[in-house]
Amino acid sequence: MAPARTSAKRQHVVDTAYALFKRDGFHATGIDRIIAEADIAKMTMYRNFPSKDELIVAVLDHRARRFERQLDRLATAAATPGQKIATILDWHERWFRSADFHGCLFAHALAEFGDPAHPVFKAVARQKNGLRSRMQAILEQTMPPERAEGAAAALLMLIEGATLLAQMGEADAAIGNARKAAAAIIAGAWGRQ
Amino acid sequence: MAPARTSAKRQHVVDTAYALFKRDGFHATGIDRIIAEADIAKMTMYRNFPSKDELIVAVLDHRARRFERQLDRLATAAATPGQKIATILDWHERWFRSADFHGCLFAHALAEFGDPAHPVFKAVARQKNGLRSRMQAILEQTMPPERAEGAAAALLMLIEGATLLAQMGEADAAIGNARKAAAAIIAGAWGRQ
DNA sequence: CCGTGATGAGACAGGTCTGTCTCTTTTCTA
DNA sequence: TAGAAAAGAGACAGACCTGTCTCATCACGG
Repeated sequence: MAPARTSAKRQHVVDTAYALFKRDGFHATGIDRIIAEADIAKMTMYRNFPSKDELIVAVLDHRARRFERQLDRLATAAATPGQKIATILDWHERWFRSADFHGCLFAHALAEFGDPAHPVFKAVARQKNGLRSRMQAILEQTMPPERAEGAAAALLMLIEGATLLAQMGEADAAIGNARKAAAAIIAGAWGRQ
Repeated sequence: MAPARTSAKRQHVVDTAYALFKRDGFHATGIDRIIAEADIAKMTMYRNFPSKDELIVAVLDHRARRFERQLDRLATAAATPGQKIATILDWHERWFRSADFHGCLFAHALAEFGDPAHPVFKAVARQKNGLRSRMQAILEQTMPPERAEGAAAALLMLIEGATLLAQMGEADAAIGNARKAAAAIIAGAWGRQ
């Protein structure tokens, strides 16, 4: 049988690598650590992923899909656009307070792979633009597209900054003030376009 | 003579390491690369800095001091609190558009050194809290302290997010929308405390 | 039941990492 | 100008890095 694009072993490697990358970073986590933790042979890893870089991209893409699925599910329960944005902040609040929160893996990837041509950089851009597009689509239900575009960018910046503050140990203040600032951004007091 | 705490050689190492850390990251930049680029002997480096970690902290602290000095200078030219906040955004706009902008070195350090007990982590927290305190002090001239605290946190999050977006190649949109959102946050539409 | 593909186990190459050590040379100052 | 401090040069240790290779073993489907 041709190697399935998503086998159980492959997924196990992704999950293990995710936990290690999240805790220790990308360059600081060696292949040997990953295969030891996953309890697999080195060749099993290299047969599924041609290189460490491609494993990193696979981990990021997997987390991005999971994130999108979770937001999709939360959004269905929300009625108004304002509530939909609130569910996104709810998601982040729970995340900030989760036991092994270590900041945003995508932001960390950007820090370690700053070359815009690098596949890891592109994977990060995909995820961030996905979240911005999602919020922009929500906001366009209550405001003109040009304003929605700017507000979505502002909300994305706010969320990214809140994640950084949360990693610095101020999860409560970060999410509380982010909620208030988000309300200010959406509700108006927005200068002429 | 006892080794000066700030010799010319030492500063040269800090400057060279800064350029390399900024471009390639901390773990990805080896000591050998630093001493080759700085054109110094390895022992000169290790006589000034007991370890790579302490060099990183020295680089971060040096940049933080430089940042504070530049903001101090800009603030003197600004009359009102609103203008003082604007000069901080001006500084970031110029930074985003500078030739070798690679994102925030402090955010990158946080990504690679996520342990709150690590000296590098603490150096990052110092810098971010310094910027927040600066903005809070400015805002307290126009609003009650509790509101100034929340608004300063919101502005800090906005700036951090704008820096991340700028690194993703959207410097113009980031700074423009950050300015508008900052105005919305300061001007009001701020929920009951 | 047999063969084919996935996996395990581990040696191996070639390089890089941080940090230490020694010895020589330069530089500065008293 | 003599002596001390600083710096250069580079070998060295011991560990770790990514990625390749070989060979034995296992599972499973025709």
